[in-house]
Amino acid sequence: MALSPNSSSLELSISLPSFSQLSSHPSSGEYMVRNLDINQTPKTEDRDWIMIDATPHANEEDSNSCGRRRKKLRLTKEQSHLLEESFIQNHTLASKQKLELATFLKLSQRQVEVWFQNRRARSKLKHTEMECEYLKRCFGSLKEQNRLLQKEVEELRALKPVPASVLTMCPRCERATDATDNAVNDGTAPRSQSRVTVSSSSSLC
DNA sequence: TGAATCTTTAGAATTACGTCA
DNA sequence: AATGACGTAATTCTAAAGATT
Repeated sequence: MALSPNSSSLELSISLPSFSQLSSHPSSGEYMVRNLDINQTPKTEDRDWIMIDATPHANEEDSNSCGRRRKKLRLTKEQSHLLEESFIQNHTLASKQKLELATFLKLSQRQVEVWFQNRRARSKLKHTEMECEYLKRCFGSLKEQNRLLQKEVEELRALKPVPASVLTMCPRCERATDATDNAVNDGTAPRSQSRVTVSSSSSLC
């Protein structure tokens, strides 16, 4: 499929695959190709496929009566680019915009609609994946923080009991306390301030 | 090395169902 | 309440690319 460069509108042409490349219907032995005049907006919204019977003596009636396979459309780079540009501007299309875009791209409105639906889905999936990665990193970081804090707790627990000489009298409540309890039990101090060494002697409750 | 076959992936299309005017 | 337009989510299916034999 190619786009003619010197055209104001999109002119698409398609090259016929060699006969051996045509996909055969698994049950009927028929071959399918798309209606080659793809410059025409499809008359029916969804299924504008014609069947070509590959069996030597089959007649036309038979070739059109059996089950149809859908043929996958491949958008050209230009079509994809334009759709992408539209998507960046707006993730949903008003009917008028859809019609205009479909006409310009020589696609059916349904195809444009489906493209936007799928594009929104891909966008959401990508966002979810990024969010997932971010949360994974947060989890890793918190896990490491937790490990360090656990280690610190173990170290503090392993310390000998605080001697009376290290204890200070709190001038406000007038009870003996050691520095490690102050900030933590108070609840007013930020977390970083609670990490005070045991030997600190100038603290309040 | 090239051809045949199998596997994987991207994305177009379909289906089912929900919401809203 | 019924209906049609439009959305999302899940799934199907095809073409193409890559891997394997």
